[in-house]
Amino acid sequence: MQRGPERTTARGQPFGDDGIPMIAPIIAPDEQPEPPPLHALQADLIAVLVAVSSGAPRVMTLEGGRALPSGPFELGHRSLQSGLRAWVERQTHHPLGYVEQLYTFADKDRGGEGGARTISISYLGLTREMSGGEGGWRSWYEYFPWEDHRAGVPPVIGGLVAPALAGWSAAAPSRAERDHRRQRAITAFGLDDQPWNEEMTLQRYELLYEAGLVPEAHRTATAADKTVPGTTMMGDHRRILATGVARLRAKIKYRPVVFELMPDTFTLLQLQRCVEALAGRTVHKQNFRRLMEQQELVEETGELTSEGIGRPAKLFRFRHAVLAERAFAGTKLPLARP
Amino acid sequence: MQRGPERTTARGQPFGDDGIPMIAPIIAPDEQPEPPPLHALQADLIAVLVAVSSGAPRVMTLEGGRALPSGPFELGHRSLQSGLRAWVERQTHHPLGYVEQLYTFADKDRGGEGGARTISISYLGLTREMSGGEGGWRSWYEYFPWEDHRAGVPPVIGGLVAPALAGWSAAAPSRAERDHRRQRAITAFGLDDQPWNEEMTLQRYELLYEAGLVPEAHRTATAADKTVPGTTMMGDHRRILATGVARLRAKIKYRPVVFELMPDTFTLLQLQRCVEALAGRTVHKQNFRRLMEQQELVEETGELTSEGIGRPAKLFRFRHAVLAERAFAGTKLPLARP
DNA sequence: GTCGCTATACTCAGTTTGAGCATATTTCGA
DNA sequence: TCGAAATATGCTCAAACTGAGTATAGCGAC
Repeated sequence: MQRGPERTTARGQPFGDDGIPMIAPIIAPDEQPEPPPLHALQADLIAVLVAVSSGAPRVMTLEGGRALPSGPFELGHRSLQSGLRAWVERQTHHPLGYVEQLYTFADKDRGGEGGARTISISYLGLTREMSGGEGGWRSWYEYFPWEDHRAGVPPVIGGLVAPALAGWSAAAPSRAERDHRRQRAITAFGLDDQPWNEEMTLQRYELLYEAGLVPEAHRTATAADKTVPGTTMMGDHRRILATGVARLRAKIKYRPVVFELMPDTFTLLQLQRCVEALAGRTVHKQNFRRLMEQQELVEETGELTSEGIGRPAKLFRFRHAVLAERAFAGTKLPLARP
Repeated sequence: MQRGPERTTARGQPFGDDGIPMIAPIIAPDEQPEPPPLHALQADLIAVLVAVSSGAPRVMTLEGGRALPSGPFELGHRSLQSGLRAWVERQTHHPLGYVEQLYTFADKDRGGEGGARTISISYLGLTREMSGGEGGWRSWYEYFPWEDHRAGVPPVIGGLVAPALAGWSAAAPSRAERDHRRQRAITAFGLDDQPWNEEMTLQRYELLYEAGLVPEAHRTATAADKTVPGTTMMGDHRRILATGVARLRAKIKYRPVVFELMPDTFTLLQLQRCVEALAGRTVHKQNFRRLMEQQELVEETGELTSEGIGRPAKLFRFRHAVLAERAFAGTKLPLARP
C-alpha cells in the first residue's frame, strides 16, 4: 500500500495492519507503578519477508530454507520494528520496505531451558527487490504444496491430505469429536465440493499439525509416510510463515498492498499474476481489470510494453494519491442515513 | 464469535484475530542458537475489556477510569494469554471470555528509566457479564466523544475538532504539508461531506495527538482550551483503547463476534442496538434483520418477549453451528472458475 | 378506539459481481 | 505470406447484493 513510511501515526510512525501503528508513541512515563522486573526474559524478532518473482510468491529464508530471519530484540533498538529491520538487513543484506506486525507469543514450552522465557514477535515484510544474493528466497509453496490452486486443486489434497485427515477423523475417541474433525477438514480444505478458501492457510496448517501429519508435530522422528509433503522449518517458523501467508492473502483484498511487491510500472496482467501468485488461485481477467479501473488504484503511464508475445499492453503505475484520498475500510453493515 | 475456546488451533488453543492462534504451540526447542539474554527486559500485558450495557459500549477501567487493567508477564504464566487472564481476573474479579491480541510495542521512550525496557502486549477481550462491582465500567465515548454518531454528527466535531484541526493545518510549515494535513483531517473526521468511517478511530486519535489537541501529547500541563474534550488516561492507555475500538468496529463486520456481548437469547432489535453502540452509528432496521436472516447467524427460540412497549418480538439465539459450517473470510477478488 | 410504539413483510431501483462473447494487435512458425 | 497462438481490451448479461422506502400487524396506554 504505502512505499516507505507514508501512512503514519501521530508520532510519525507507520501504521500496520488494521491501522495499528507499528511503533509505540512518545508518552510521558511517570505514573504507572512498575512491578519488579522479570528475570531471564528475552524477546525474539522474526520476519516473514515476501517478494514475488517469476510467478512465485517467495519468502526470505536462512539455513538452507529451514529458518526465517530472526534475532533478539536488544537494548539499543529504538523500537521493535527498528530492531527487526536491523536484524533482517544484517542477515539478509536486503532492505526492508513495508512492515507490519503479525503476532506475539511466549509459550512456556518454547525458549531456553531453566527459568528463561522467550517472547517471539513476528512481522510481515513486503519488498520488490530481489537481489538473490544469499539465495534464501524460496517459493512458499515449497512449504505448503496444498496451497497452490492456480492450476486447479493440487493432487496432494485428494491423494494424501484428504485420506490422511479422514483417517484422523475416524480415529476420534467419540462420535461427536469425529464429526467435528470431519467438519473441520471439509471446510478447511474445501473437500466435498465445499469452496476453497485461500485465506485459511493457518487453519489448514494447524489442522495438519493437530492430526500429526506434519513432522513438526512430533518430538521424535516420524515415518515419512505418515506425513504430508512440504519442506519443514525450525521450531515453529513454518507456523509463523503460515500466519504471514494467511494475513497477506486476506489483506490484498481490502488494502492496496500488492503494489509493494510490484515494480514502479507494470501491466495489468503482471499485476494480476502477482495477485494470483499470492492468492494461489486464478482470477477472471476482464473482471480484474474492471476492478482495478473502477477503484482508481492505478493510472496509465502512456507507454506500452514491447517485450513478450501478443498485443502490447499499456503500462500502469500505482496511484499513490489514493492513500490520502480514501479510507480503505470495508463497510458491510447496512447503514442508515443521518 | 465463539463462546469459550471453540475455534482452536492444532494445539487446542483458541484462534484470535484473522485466525491467528492466541497461544504459541508446543515445539521441540533444540536448534536455534540463542543469543545472550537481554538485561532488564520486562513485558506488560494490557487489556481492553469490552461489554455493552444500556446502549453504551463499556470498557473496564481502573484508577477512576484513568487506566486499563494490566500487569507484568511473569515466569509462572503458561502463555501470554493466560498471564493476561490471571491479571485481569485478579484486578477486576471478572472472568474473561473471548480474547484476541491487539498489538505489541516497545518504544525506547516508554518504560522505566535507566536500561530497563518494557514490552507492552495489548489484548482485546469481550464479555457479556456486567458485575459492576469495581465500578470500573465506562462508556468508551467518555474517552472519544467524537466517535458517537448514532444521533448524528456530534457537535464537538463541527464546534471544536474541525476548527482546531483547521488551525493546525494552516500552521503547517509548507504548502504541501498543509494540504496533506487538511486531507488527513477531512478523511479521518468526515469533514467536507466526506463519509464518516467509524473504523478510523485510531487514526482520528492519532491525528488529534499529532495536532497537540489531546493532553497526552504534552509532557507538561496544557491549557484546557487548547485540547478537545474526552477523558484522558495514563500513559498511552487511551491509544490502546482506540486500537481496541477500531479493531472491534472492523471485526463485527466480517466475524460474528457481537454475540460474545449478547445474552443467550435476544431480540433482533437488541442485537441491532448492540451493533449500533459499538459502531457508533445507526443501522437500517429492515436491512439489518434481512442480513441476519440470510446469513443464518441466528435462529428463533420460539418464544416472544413480553417486556417493554410495542408489539412483542421473537427471541433469537446465536447459531453456534455456523462457526463450524462456515469459513468467515471475505472474498473480494474476482475469482475464476476452475 | 385511537395513539404511540415496536415488529415484520414486501417492494424497488441502483450497484456490484461472476461469467462469457467479441474484437484488436502482436509474434512466431510453417 | 498466412494463419495460429497469445495477449489486450471492450461490451453484454443475468444473478446477487444493497440502500431505502412503503405497508401492515400486534401490543400497552390513555
